[in-house]
Parts: sequence; structure tokens; C-alpha cells
Amino acid sequence: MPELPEVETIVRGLRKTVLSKKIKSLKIFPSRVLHSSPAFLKRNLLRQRIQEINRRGKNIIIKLSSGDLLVIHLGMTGNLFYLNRPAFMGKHDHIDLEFSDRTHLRYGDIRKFGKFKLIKSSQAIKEGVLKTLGPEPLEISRDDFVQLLQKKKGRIKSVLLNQSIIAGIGNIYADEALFEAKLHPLQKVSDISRNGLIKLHQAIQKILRKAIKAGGSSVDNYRDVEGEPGFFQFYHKVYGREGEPCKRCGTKIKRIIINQRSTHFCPKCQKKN
DNA sequence: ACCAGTTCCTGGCAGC
DNA sequence: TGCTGCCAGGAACTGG
Repeated sequence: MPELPEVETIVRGLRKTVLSKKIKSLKIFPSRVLHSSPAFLKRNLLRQRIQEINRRGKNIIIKLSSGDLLVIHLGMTGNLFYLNRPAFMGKHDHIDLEFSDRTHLRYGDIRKFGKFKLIKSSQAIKEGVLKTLGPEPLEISRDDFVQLLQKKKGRIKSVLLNQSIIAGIGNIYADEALFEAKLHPLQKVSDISRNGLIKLHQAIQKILRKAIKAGGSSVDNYRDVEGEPGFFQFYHKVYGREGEPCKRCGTKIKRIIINQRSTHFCPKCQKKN
């Protein structure tokens, strides 16, 4: 499932492969992942150049030469593949952009939880999707992070998953960061000490940086734009390790459900206070 | 205003 | 072998 490190890896891959290319043609297979009509997409994508590729939270933002933005969210199973030769559209492919050098960028999504949307430059500032996102976890300072969380209520795991509080962390990295910071996922944010929040800030940044270096985690079907898997899953200390020994103390890793999400933690290392 | 629960969607897998 | 039913979860939505 693409979270911040996977999306960052994809963005870097896109910069390497499609930056400054010109869109020559496109194929569209309408489905619920398309949040813009085929006619609107055709009108605004054809003959545009890829001017900039950025990430905001888990969103990929492609700026076109017109100034319009292509905003892509990969949901659970979305993918963007760079192809240097034409290929048949797969069962779950929704969009294929062909560039003037005859290479392609293909967007697919098996479970259709993703979003593919074109935003006119004039609407970009008003656009809610990106406006409601919290700060970037790799950019927020220690003190701003502490201040931000101190104002929040609820359990720490739910807060980390809430994109309007902090953007980009999903189920895997929330569990891994909480283990790293030795915080129990059910701990109320208001009960975490200033020192605990500082440790959490460090833990989040450390885990995300390491995961980006590893090209993300390929637990399900995640692949980068060139089809390569990430390898951070080999460094997971709690996620997907229910019943296995904690790498720190040997206690069996526990799995519970919080917000309908599996949550993995070490009951000995991560105590509630 | 806030929080918990429900829904969308499909492939993979366990169990019979 | 083939069928059924459950599970994975990001985010929008609903109901209390």
C-alpha cells in the first residue's frame, strides 16, 4: 500500500523517466478512480509537457506546462508504470499517456481506491484535497510537531493515520514509528509526555527516511515506476509480524484492531502509562 | 464538533 | 477441483 516512502519513490522515478516529455495521445478506460471526465482530460492533457513532479502527503502532483495540475492518489493498489514500448491495456489499467518519444505512463488500480484528477491552475488554490492535508512529517520541526500533537485528542495511532493532522503516514509506518518510539498505539495523545512526542518525531523521520532509501515496502503489490519492488518490508519490526518475537526483547508481537485497521506492537516494549 | 462505524473494491487464501 | 466467505485498508461518508 503506497504511503509516503512509496509515493516519494514513485515521484523520483517519474522525474527520472517522464519529466519534460510531451503528451502525444491518451487512452482512457472510465472507472470510479477517474475524478475528471474523459473529455476534460483529453482537452487539458493533450500536447502538454510534464513540467514538475512533486509529492504532497500520499498524493502525486504533476504540473503541466499549462499550469494545470494532475493529482494522483494511489489508494491501496494504485500503480504508475513507465513503459518504453506500447503494451496492451491490462484488466485494471485506467489511463495510458503516450509521450511524443513513444514512451508511455500507465495508471492502473486493482481495487479502485485511488483517484486521478485534473485541476485547472485557476482552481488549484481553492482545491480542497490538498488544502485539508496536515504538514509533511519530514518537514515539520520538532517543536511544531510537539505543539501540533499536544492540541489533539484521541489515540496516537488514529492521530498518525489522520491525514488532516499529518500527511503521508499510513498503517505500516504508523506501527513502525510507534514501535521505534516505544509508544503504545492505544495511548491517548494527551497522556504522552513532551519527551515522548519528541521521540515520536525522531522515530517518524528516521523510519520514513530509511524506507525512502529502501525504495519503500512491497508487502502487497507495490512496485515503482520501472516495476521494481522496494525492500523496506525486510526491515519491518512489527508490521505483519504477529506472533513473531520482538527484535528488541523477544516478546511475541501482538495484533489488535484500531479504527478497523490491523495494529502491530510489542506488548512489553510499548507500554501505556 | 467529534468520533466510531460503514462502505467501496478485488485478489488471494483458508476451509470444506 | 471448485466453491464460499473472509481479509487486506485509505478516505469519504453516515449516524449518534
